[in-house]
Formats: sequence, C-alpha cells, structure tokens
Amino acid sequence: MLINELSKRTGISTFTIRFYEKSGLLAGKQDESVTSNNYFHYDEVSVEKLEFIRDAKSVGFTIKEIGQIIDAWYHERYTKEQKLQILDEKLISLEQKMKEIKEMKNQLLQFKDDVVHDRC
Amino acid sequence: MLINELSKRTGISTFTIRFYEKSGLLAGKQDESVTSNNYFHYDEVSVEKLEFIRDAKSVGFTIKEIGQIIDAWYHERYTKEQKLQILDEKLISLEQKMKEIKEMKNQLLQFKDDVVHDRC
DNA sequence: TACAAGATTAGAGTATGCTCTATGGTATAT
DNA sequence: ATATACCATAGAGCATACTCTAATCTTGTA
Repeated sequence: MLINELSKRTGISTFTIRFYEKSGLLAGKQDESVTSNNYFHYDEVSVEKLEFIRDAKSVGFTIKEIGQIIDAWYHERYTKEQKLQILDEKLISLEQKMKEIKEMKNQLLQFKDDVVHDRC
Repeated sequence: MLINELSKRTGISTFTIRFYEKSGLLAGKQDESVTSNNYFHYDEVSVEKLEFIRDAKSVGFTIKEIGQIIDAWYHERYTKEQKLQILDEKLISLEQKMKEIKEMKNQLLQFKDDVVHDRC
C-alpha cells in the first residue's frame, strides 16, 4: 500500500508517518521494477509498527527508545542477547513508571482527603 | 530563603525554578519592608511544590496539568467541588496510564518470548 | 488530453519544556 | 574600596516531536 492508505489504516497523518520514517522507526520499499515513479510501498508490518509506536508513545517512551524496541523486535542488527537486554531495560523502566504512578495516586488521594476535611 | 537556597534544597536549577514561576506553578514573595533590593523569598511550601512538580512530571503530567493540581491544593480560587473534580480527573488519567503501561508490559513480554523462541 | 488526486523532497513553522546569556543592580568579606 | 557571589529581567537558544508549505512529478478518470 502507499502512504495515504497507510495513513488511513492507522489514523496517523502522512506528515507524522514521514517523520517517523526519517527517524528510522519504519521504512517503505520502492518497487525496483517500476521506473516511472519513486513511490514507497508499505506492508502489514508498517501498520503493526505504527500501532506499536502509538501505544509506546502513550506510556512515555521517546522516539529513540521506541526505535530501540522496534529494532529489538524486527531488526537483524542485534544478537539475541542484545535484544533481550533492551527489552529487559524497557520492562524495568515500565515497573518504575508503575511505581511512580502508584505514589502519585496516593499523593492525589491525600490531596482529596485534605480538601474534603478543609485542611487546605 | 532566596532562590539559590531553594535550588540547593530541591536540586532544581534556578533557571528551571524561574521557568516554573513564570508558568504560575509557584511564587516567591518580596519583602515590603526592604527597599534596597527586589529579591524574592521562598518558603517550605515552595520546596513542597517543587518536589511535587518533579514527581508529577515523571508520571507524564504537563506543566499545565501540574498547575491545575497545585491550584486544587493550594489555591483559594476554586470551590471545594471544583477542587475535587480536578483531582478526580487526574486520578482517572492515572488509572488510564496504569492500564496502558500494563498492556505495554504484556506486549514487551510477548516480544521477549518471540526473541527467545526465535520467532523474529 | 486535461485535471484532480496523490506521490516525493527540502525545509520552514509550532508547541512544550527547559537552559543559558546578557545586562545591570545588591550583599558581604577582606 | 573592591572582589566575587548572588539577585532580577528580558530574551535567545536548544531538544523533542510533530505539522505544514512549496515545488515538482506521476497516476488515474472523465
């Protein structure tokens, strides 16, 4: 599929898709047999990647971190051990985020309690 | 205390403290009885606020959202009901973040599994 | 064949959240 | 008195993550 269809499939604008492509998060392929244009073609893996990018961004991962995770999954560049190390690092950072959110939740509950009991 | 001491107490640079002050997250007070300078003085509440800002940022709240929470706690501008509504909104968004993090955790565990079993 | 829709690249513009420089005044120890 | 450490304000600069414009070329339908 071409970029417009990829955009419609994922709900992510062509501008943003191109930005992610420049950032190395995904890559279309040009058809060698076609010489009249230089259009890029995208496959189902591109759809998967974009959906993953959206989820990963929403938990606070940066573009750079998302690139590492995607490479750990899709890329041949890393050894098995390197891939597992990257994924474990990210899992640890998720545990950390989870801990911080629990603490913030308690903090906000405390604030609520203070408001209810007129302590502020 | 003056801004330099506040910075040392919290580990947050004077630049950043001033930026937060411009953003409305905290405010120093000038001593009316002193005419020779226009130095701002900060109290323990400023320390508390800066520590809260750090925690709130790390869970992904924006400056604007942090401002709302601080106002819900420290400010007289809102009614009790408005304060509780703001805090409840933020608590809901924390639950959402927590849910997304759990899903991402499962996703990464799945990636790990795929790597271990040579499915990628 | 004309023309709208859609493709490409380069680069400019925007929002957020800092981070620092420049300039000039104030406080304090020697 | 003067060095140096600290205060204030205004505004420039930077990193991240988009978001869009401009210019140009290709494709597909009437």
